Amino acid sequence: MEVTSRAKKPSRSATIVEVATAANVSIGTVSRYINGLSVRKPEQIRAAIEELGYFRNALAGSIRSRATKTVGILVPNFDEFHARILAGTANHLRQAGYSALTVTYADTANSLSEAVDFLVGHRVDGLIVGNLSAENKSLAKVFQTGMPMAFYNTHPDGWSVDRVEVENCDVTTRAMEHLIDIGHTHIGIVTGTIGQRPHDERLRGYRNAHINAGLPIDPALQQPGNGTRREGYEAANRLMSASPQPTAIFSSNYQMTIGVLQLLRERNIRIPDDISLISFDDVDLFALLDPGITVIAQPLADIAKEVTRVMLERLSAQQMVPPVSVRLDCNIVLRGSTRPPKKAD
Amino acid sequence: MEVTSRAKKPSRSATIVEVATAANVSIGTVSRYINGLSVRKPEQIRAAIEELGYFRNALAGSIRSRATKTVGILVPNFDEFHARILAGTANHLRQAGYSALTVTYADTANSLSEAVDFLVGHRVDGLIVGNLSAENKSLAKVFQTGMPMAFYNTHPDGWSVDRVEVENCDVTTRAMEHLIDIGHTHIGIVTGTIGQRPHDERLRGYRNAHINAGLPIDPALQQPGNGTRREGYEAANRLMSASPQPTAIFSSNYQMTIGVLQLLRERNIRIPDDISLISFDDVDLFALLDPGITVIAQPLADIAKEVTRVMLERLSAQQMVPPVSVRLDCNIVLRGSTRPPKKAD
DNA sequence: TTGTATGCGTTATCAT
DNA sequence: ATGATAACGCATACAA
Repeated sequence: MEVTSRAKKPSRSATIVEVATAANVSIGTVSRYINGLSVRKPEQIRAAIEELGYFRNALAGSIRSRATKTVGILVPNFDEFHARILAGTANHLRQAGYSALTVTYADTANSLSEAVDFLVGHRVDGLIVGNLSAENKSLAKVFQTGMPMAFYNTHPDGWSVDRVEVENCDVTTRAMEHLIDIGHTHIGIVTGTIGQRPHDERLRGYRNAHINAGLPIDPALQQPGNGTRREGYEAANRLMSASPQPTAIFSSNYQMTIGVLQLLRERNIRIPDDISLISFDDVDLFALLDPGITVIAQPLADIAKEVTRVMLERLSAQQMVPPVSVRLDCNIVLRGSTRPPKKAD
Repeated sequence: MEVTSRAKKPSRSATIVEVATAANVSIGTVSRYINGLSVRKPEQIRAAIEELGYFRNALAGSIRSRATKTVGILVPNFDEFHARILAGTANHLRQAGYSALTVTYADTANSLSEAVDFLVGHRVDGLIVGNLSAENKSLAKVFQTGMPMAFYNTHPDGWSVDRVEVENCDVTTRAMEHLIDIGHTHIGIVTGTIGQRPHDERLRGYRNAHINAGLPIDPALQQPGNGTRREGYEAANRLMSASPQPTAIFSSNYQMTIGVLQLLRERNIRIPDDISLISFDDVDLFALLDPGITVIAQPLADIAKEVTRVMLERLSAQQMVPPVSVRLDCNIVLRGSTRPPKKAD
């Protein structure tokens, strides 16, 4: 296409009225043409639209119709985890005729409120919220208005709301039992932020495995990593300074695992010879390392699919239906990072 | 906060009229309160808003004011590269009072047109476009209307438009010269999609290094990877089947590099003992591998900062100013993946 | 500083 | 299937 000229200043887009005039029909007819209904002279209208460079103003339309065909998505960031869920969700929404309006929020309550205000201000038809556990006043206000809402991964305590979550506890127990089965008795855990449901559950799974096996639970082997790479690094550092040293580490999410890997590498502690490692979350990285990291893999595509399905059903529900709760299983992917511990000297 | 009750059906949000009535003032006064202007009885209005659960309808406001204070961002996906630029851009925009409306597009022209229509339909004040080289009819139409636009990484040929790009060619040449300096004479390249400006430039940089050094350019050592992980894998496979085999590989983006790493691992070809590797783009992964991968690192934070700055200046420009073109330098980060080639047997 | 009236571009309604 | 017109919720200009 030739791009020959360009308006010097942003020009006001043509309106439906101008299109109607140019096409010699009424605005009602143009409106119906735009919305795919049958009209008598489509070609005239099409030509007028083309000629005038008309772009429908979705804002104006939504004001009147009270529907934006848009779902707001609220995520803390665009990391690998959320990125993949976002991609799936946006895709499924589109196929159902909805668009996704994605906003990220920082740690502060204020940032979250602003994000919520933005989405509600733009009159999204529904709201999908990822990884949010803490209450928030704005969000609670929106919730009370009856806004269709779906959470994935975690949701505020006591809210009766649609949600899609993975089973964290049992799968962690099974992963720990794998370590115990091959001889580990000193297993360290790098925990996420305690108080966040998924991380509480993962810690509980870790403990359950110890209880089931009759192993003691050593507080020195439970180090908080707060979900970040940096704190994962420091938690690993503390773990490797504990006495007796753990012969295996379980890291509760992939960001912290990256920190753990960094620490182990700096201290020249080799996997799996010197220590075994299991991580929650599977990312490309872990399969490519040598050895590959054994992981508990969340079904990201399924989370995206389910949370979208739940939202779409909520949006199309004619009457009140009780909130649905979907629980998905994780897979344990065995790679080379776990091995029986070295014999004590 | 207690979440005691919830509306059974999505309830229409209160309007500014209802707030005005409840607060015993006029809508004009409420409007000014909302927009931060001084009013006589702010507390009454605040209380009414709180009481009614009022959320300002940004759609209605924008329709009238013809400004959304929103910038559309168009990216192909949420991969690490774009994710980090998005995070920075959204942040800088927010500080300037703008919101980001992010949309992804698939490979098809149709998908891109839909994304453009969505953004323009929502009357974004400006448009930031990432990694787009091919022309697109919808985008060209929008461009001609004078919509403020800024591209990063690449832009359609012949468009006189704001852009932020990195220097691809010379830095690639320098990276190749590093390989040549330590003795490599058979260097393979996994190219991105030819025809895309950055990838054309990287290939040219690769060739220039050969020309400068008086080395032959072997077509068998240039394999297309099309920017994807899978094709990077296959390109590496072809390279390692070439005769003579390359002693070093340059991979033109990180997705393809992951494919290359996978292939090398499967064929048990060790880095750097059996082959040296340099990748364009730096991601966490590459620093954590053993050995770390030597990379050409794009200044992601700077790209985000500059493209936002350029956009904001364009938005605030009172009159026509000529398009600006920003060119940023990349850094070569030497890690352990490059070493002199093994002596031929 | 306040209230009133008008305009924004679209969809919904209803009579034709 | 079409045209005319009300309605949507807010910002803005203007008069007070």
